[in-house]
Amino acid sequence: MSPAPSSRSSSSSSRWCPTPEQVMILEELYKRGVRTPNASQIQKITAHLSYYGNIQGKNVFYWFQNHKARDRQKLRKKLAKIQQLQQQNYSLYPPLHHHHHHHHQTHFFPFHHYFSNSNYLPPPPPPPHEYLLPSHSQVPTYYTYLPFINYLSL
Amino acid sequence: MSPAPSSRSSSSSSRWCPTPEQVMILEELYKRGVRTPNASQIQKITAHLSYYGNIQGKNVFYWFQNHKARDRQKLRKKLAKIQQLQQQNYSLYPPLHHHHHHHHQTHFFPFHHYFSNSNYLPPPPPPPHEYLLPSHSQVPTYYTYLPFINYLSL
DNA sequence: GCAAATTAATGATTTATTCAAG
DNA sequence: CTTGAATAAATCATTAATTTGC
Repeated sequence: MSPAPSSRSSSSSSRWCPTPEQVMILEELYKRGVRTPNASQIQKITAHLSYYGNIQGKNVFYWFQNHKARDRQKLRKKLAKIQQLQQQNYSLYPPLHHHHHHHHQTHFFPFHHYFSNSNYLPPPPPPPHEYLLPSHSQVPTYYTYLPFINYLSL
Repeated sequence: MSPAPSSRSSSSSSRWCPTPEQVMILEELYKRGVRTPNASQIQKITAHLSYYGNIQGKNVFYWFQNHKARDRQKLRKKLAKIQQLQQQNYSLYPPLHHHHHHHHQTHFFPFHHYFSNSNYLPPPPPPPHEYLLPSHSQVPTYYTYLPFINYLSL
């Protein structure tokens, strides 16, 4: 007979199994902005949630860590999709040839004046082509740009 | 005559709109330690990033300024929170001054240790009974828990 | 219907960062 | 430059959902 993994009273489970009530409350707290509760908050939440079943402070701590992280993860995936679309369509942003004349008006004398396309410095060498993103790359990720970034990091 | 900030034309946006590729590369450079690039570095970065879209040196300059500043800002807010907690005699972590001399090299110092059944914090007050779920409620919904959640949201 | 097998979710750990204090 | 404190990202591990063949 299997140990009947009851989520409430059994201490034989290797990990916490939140009850539906606990999950409901945690999610509502999250929806209201709780993200990284401090120790005091964790204690409070734990004490209250223990009414609905076994729970420890670390479970609450981990729950918020994981929930937050996986929310961010989902968002990143959405963004990646969007970027993929943009890549295929070759720009949601104006194409703009980079050797276009940028006769930007100079507001009087800020710092950035020295960094625009002025001639205070010799023109930089053109980027080596092998470091540029291959145009057929379909899903640009962090890793797609690593060689390029390595080149810049010198 | 004012410049008429048309957002229509592809070449006259009032401010720089970084492409996802540009952001990704800038963030990676930041993560690798670039904080205040000098003029030469800015020129180099600008030249390379212009492959992915319109960009000027000042954009790179300001991007690092802003990113650095906002990182610090975030950290300051966190520190303020922590100091506030410490003033209330709450400590997220134990004193850990004489941090055991013999304790044979366990992994190191897992977070959750402090949230389990330890007594680093005073025990929380028992939950007020009026906020607890009546035990006979058979179909718990979101609304069943609202008072409880409101209490925790403090 | 029912378990074994497989896949998806999610709890728990570890690793890699961040800034700034020393 | 090194280290403390905190956290986010990446990963590991176990439970739940589901698919599948009978």
